[in-house]
This record gives sequence, C-alpha cells and structure tokens, in this order.
Amino acid sequence: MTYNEAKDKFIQTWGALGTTWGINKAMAQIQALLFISTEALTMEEIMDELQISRGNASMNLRQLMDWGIVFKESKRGERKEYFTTEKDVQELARQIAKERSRREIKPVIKVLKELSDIKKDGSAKNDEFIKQTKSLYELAETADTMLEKMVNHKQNWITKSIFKMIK
Amino acid sequence: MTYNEAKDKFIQTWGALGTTWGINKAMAQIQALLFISTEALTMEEIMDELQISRGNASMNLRQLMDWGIVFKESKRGERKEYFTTEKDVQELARQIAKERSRREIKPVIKVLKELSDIKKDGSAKNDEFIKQTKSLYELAETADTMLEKMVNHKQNWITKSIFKMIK
DNA sequence: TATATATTTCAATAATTTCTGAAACTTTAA
DNA sequence: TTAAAGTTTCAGAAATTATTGAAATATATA
Repeated sequence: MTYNEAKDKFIQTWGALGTTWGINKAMAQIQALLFISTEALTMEEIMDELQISRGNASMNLRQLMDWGIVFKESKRGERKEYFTTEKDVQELARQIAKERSRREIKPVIKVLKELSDIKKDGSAKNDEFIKQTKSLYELAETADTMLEKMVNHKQNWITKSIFKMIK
Repeated sequence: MTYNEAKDKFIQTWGALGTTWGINKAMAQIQALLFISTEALTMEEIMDELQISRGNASMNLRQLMDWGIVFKESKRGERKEYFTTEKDVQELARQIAKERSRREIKPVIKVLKELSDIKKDGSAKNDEFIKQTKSLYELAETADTMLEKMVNHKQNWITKSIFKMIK
C-alpha cells in the first residue's frame, strides 16, 4: 500500500466511523486529514484534498474549533489562516469525552433526575418507572463521573489505570 | 408532572439521545418504552404507544433483538408475540458496549493496524502518518480492551472500580 | 479610501436515512 | 386444507441531514 492509498483509506475510515457515532463525515475527515498532516493547512488545501465546498469546509472547521480539537494559526506575513488539530491522542480523547459529556450526557442526567423524582402513587407502573429511571440515572452519573476523572487527569491515565481498574 | 407526562418525556429524551449517538429514534424509543413497562408488550401496543407504523416497529424490534437487548416472549395459548427488554442497566450497558465494540471499534482497529504498518520511506509525511496512526491504534486497542474487561465482568463493576481506577 | 483576498452565512439543492403501508409470507387452529 | 391472525419485507414517500455556491461580510494592504 502506497502512502497515498493509506492516507485515503485512513480518511475514509475515520469519516465512516464518525458517521456511525453521530458525527458528520466531512467533520471527521477534516480532523483526520489534519491529524496526519505535518504542517497546518489552509482552507483551500482542505477543500482540495477532500473535494468539499468552501461553505462545507468553513462550517465544519468552525464546529471542530467549537469542540476544542482544531485550532487556527496565523503565519506572519500571510493573509490566510492555517488550521491544525490536537496531535496528542490522549488529549484528543479527553477533549472529545469532555464535550460529549457537557453537551449530551449531562443534560440527559438532569432530565433523568427530574423524572425519577415524580411522586409515588403506589401503582405498579409508577413504581417501575421510578425504579428504572433511577437506576439509569445512577449508571449515567457514575459513568459520567468516571469520564470526568479521565478528562481532568492530565497524564496518560489510560495505560496506567487499565489493569488497576478491574482487578 | 404526571406519570404520563414523565413517561412521554423519558421516551422523547431517550430517542433524542440515541439520535446524537447514531441510533435511530424509533429504535431508542421502543427500547425506552419496554424499559419502563411492567409487562411485555405486543407489536400492536408498541405501534400504538409510539404512533409508528407496523413496518417500522417490526424492523426496529428485529434490530434491537440483533443487538441482544430485546427479547421475544410467547405466552401459552396466545398467538401473538410479546417483547421485553433487558431490565438491568448494568447488563444493558454491557451488551451495548459489546456490540459497538464488535461492529464498529474492532474493524477500525484492524484497519489502523494495517495502516500503521506501511513501510517507512524516510519522508516526513510518511513518518508522521505512521506515528499518528500507530498512536491512534494503541489508544483504540487499550480502550477496547478496557471495554472488553467491563463486558466480561458480570458483577456491577462500575460502582466498584470507579474510585480504584484513577487513584 | 479603494481594492484584493479570505471567510462566513444561508437559501436552495442533494444525499441519506427513516418511515409507511400494503403485499407476501408464516404460523396456528379449526 | 382453508381461514384467520400475526409478522416481515420492501418499493416508494417523507423527513432529516449534509452540502453547495454565491452573496454578504470581514480583513489586510497599497
């Protein structure tokens, strides 16, 4: 496999993986491209490599920046902007975990708490509802707390704690 | 909030969460409905509760069964089938983790391994590609191994190991 | 200030995914 | 068998999501 074939396969694979996890293809592909690039790229270069439109590139770069995993760079004497991504996989994973927690998990936890707090009326279905939403709430809380610890832990936690985790 | 409002909100919230994680809304909602239900439901009841068509219900129930989180039950003397879901959240989480690993993570790990194995040619971009895909491969491997341990561990691992994990 | 360069926005369009409904199929029981 | 009840399949329709491209906006330089 040549470099270009490998590069292409990587970008395609990353885009497809993103899709199955609710992340739009272009967004995942832009990040993939930056991730293996030796230098920062311009929007023009990204559009060209991935064969996407200016608008698409612009919108997805903005989203990636909102996620905190892509950054703008200016080169002195140059008018246009250059883009890079977080290159450290641990940091990348942490940042993504942090954002997904903030955007998607935390709000759901809040709802689950509310819901499991409806008052008892003694009926079986009501009891079941409270029981089930409460246990879901507890699981989500625990999982999110774990994610949070991971997010706040700056050293490469994962390799260190894996065998400690389930003893 | 009345029981019915709460129930509705739960189903909606669960459907919406599914959507952001690449799971189709009806599928998530059917699972939610079964999860809080005191008894097994027929397809008819599911269609009626969620206002979805027969085809939709049938297809998504099949998928949920393929994921191993919804089961068919037959009641003696009754012709139609009844559906239930896994009621234990830990087991539910385990099963979902197991399937996502098998379907989505493992295949990507395989590709990453292949890609990080392309031969060196000394060029900077080639070196960078190998370095980056390799570190992604290693992260994915470690995370997946962790997931696997979780999956194979039958007791409520999460509450037990959380504080052990990051010390 | 005017001009060129670069970026963002957004309405229109395209692509993809989901859903419907009816026909085909299966199963049970009379 | 035949009929009735239940389920699956799938082509077409609907809904949702992603993408384009051009106008509007912003920014730097002469």
